[in-house]
Amino acid sequence: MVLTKRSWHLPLICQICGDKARGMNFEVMTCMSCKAFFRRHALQPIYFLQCQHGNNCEITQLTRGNCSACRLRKCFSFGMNPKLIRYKSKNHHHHRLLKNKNQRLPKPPPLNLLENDSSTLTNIEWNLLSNITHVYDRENPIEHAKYMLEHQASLPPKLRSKAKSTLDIVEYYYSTIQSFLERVPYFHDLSIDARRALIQHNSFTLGTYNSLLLIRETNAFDYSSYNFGCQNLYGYENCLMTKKFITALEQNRTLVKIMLLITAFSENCSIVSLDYSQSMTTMTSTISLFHTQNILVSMLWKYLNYQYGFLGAAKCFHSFIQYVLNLIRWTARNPSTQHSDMVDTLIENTTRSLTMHD
Amino acid sequence: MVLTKRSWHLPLICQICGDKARGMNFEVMTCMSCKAFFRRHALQPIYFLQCQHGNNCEITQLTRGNCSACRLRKCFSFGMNPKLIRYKSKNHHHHRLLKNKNQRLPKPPPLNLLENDSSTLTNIEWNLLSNITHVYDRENPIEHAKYMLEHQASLPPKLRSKAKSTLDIVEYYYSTIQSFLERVPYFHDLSIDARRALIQHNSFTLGTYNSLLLIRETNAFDYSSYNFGCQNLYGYENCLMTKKFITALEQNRTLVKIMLLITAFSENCSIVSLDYSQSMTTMTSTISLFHTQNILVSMLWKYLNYQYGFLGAAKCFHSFIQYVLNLIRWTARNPSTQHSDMVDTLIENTTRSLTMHD
DNA sequence: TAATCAGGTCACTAGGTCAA
DNA sequence: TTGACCTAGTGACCTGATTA
Ligand SMILES: [Zn+2]
Ligand SMILES: [Zn+2]
Ligand SMILES: [Zn+2]
Ligand SMILES: [Zn+2]
Repeated sequence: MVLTKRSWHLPLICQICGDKARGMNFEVMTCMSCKAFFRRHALQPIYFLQCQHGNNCEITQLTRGNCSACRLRKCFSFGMNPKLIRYKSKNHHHHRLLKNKNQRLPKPPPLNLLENDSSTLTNIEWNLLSNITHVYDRENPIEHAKYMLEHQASLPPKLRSKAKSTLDIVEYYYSTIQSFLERVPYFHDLSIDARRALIQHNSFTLGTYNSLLLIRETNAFDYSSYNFGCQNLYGYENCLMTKKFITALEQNRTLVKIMLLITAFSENCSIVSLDYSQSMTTMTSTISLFHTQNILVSMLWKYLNYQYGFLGAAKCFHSFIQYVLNLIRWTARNPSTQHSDMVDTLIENTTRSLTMHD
Repeated sequence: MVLTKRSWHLPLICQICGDKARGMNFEVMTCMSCKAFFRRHALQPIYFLQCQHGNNCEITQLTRGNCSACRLRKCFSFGMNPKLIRYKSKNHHHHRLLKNKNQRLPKPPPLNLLENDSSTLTNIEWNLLSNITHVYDRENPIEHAKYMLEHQASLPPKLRSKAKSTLDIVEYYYSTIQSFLERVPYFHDLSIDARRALIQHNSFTLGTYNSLLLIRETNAFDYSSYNFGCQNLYGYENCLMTKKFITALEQNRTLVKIMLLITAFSENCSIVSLDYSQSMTTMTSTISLFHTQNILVSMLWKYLNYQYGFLGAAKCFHSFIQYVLNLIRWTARNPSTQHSDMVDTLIENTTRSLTMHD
């Protein structure tokens, strides 16, 4: 293992809970219990575990048993790698997950929203908000994207200037959406058909939206390799437009993540169309798309209200809708064959992956 | 070493998992871990390693630990040579396995008998014949299939009666064809296009043909679990037809293997059509399909002549053609969606695998 | 004598187990 | 569900035989 050497330098202390550690587990120095814990829970959708205390529980040797949600979040944030979990005993594992799902699904009722104070976020909504951002950050997409940019910049000129090296990064931007949707609350409550429809209709816009966030957060255009790569791939005009979109992108990252999710749950990316009636017939999920949208938009509105006051919220909400509409219009123009081929393949894969295991 | 030169041209990338390689190991460019893996497992009977996920696991640096069965299969399919393993090890484990294997699979071909008769098989043809049968037996498909049947029978009733448990076995019957073609003489001399065309057109018939052989040799229908599984999967009528086909199947196993190969090299499974001219244009291989077919049919004919005399050979050859034609007609009816889905996936994989590495 | 490629070695870490 | 303990498989590194 490459990491063997690193383990020599590290103290034998669990990075997660501070207990005594005996070695690296899933790429992080952890104790036996955190290792087992991660193995058991990392592949479950994160919303199976809900924190009851505000998503910032301290995790120590003594308290690690108190909140699984925060423990798992800490595992991920320290870089424990779920890809190293092998899928051996398929049947038992999957069966158990399925059971868990059925048991837990009715349990967290996120719908008691408009209870007492209709203008502020309920505890449940705070949790939802927190979950969404954590799911997005789960695999550290920003760090990963930075790494890829560094990697590209370090390639020999021949390889660096290949379209593929840029396309790989863009593909990663888009693929992040899949792992986001995989674990985000509500998505798996939709029917398979609904999921498929959403992925097929919204992936292009969603991926672009997400790309804009990641490009901004990683300052991707400061890497000349990426900058020139994009100009070759998409043309100068499109790059300019991308930069304009980035300038106009909402500054608050948390907000962008919520908006990503709302966009994901929008019918054909047309959240302004209020006519859900016709398409509702095709949705057979128990928790309907419409309902989910309502929950999310309520949460967003309250959050905006809380952050910026009524007028600021209204303004922000308005510009969010404007932004998405502009994005849809722009992405509809399909700048590059290579790009749309890549996205098409990705959409296929995502569809397969997110409409399968149930 | 003769192979040293080859290693100069090859990139230092493991052919099995894509990890960094440092040289040739067992005649293939592999990493350290795949080398060690092959040394440890190649001499075991293959049924010691069971794939849990359909015998087509992807093997990468990250996933190579997930499925030993598929990893080993990939090692063999890329030509890693178990004969280069010297068993100096004191490890009695390996010794025992080796003995078992030698007992089970008498290696010296029993065919080097009658040589100097001009109207019968030449030395080269005897070797070819011997090669074909040994390639077929290479991974002990019959033993493996028996093992899978035993395994199914030993499952708890709930799992045993699942369609999947039967489909897994049938899938194995079909998948054997891939490893057969992978190593059989002449196949890799064809152009990639020719290979692709053959796989796409002939796999359904070939797989069925092979299934019939394996079902007979393993007495699969004597396992009630398999018997009922098939009736559920394909219906009573189709099972009855399968049994009829098995009754009519050529008794001589060696003959069936040759016929399998001839079928594999037939254009769209139509060996009776003598009009190769039109399709020849698409075949760009140096050794043409037509030529290969000629060699194989000559060999078959001589072998039949040698075994059964002229009249017997004629009769047998005729019934072989009849048999394949009936098979084609029957398999064209697509008994079950699950089945054809499974085969389609398999054909995809086989195509990818057999048209890639050259 | 260096390069290559066999086998050997053992720290490491995955999954499994079972009592609590 | 947890976590202490176990075991088997893995792979980075080593050794030695063979060869050009
Ligand atoms: Zn710990
Ligand atoms: Zn918590
Ligand atoms: Zn490898
Ligand atoms: Zn496998």
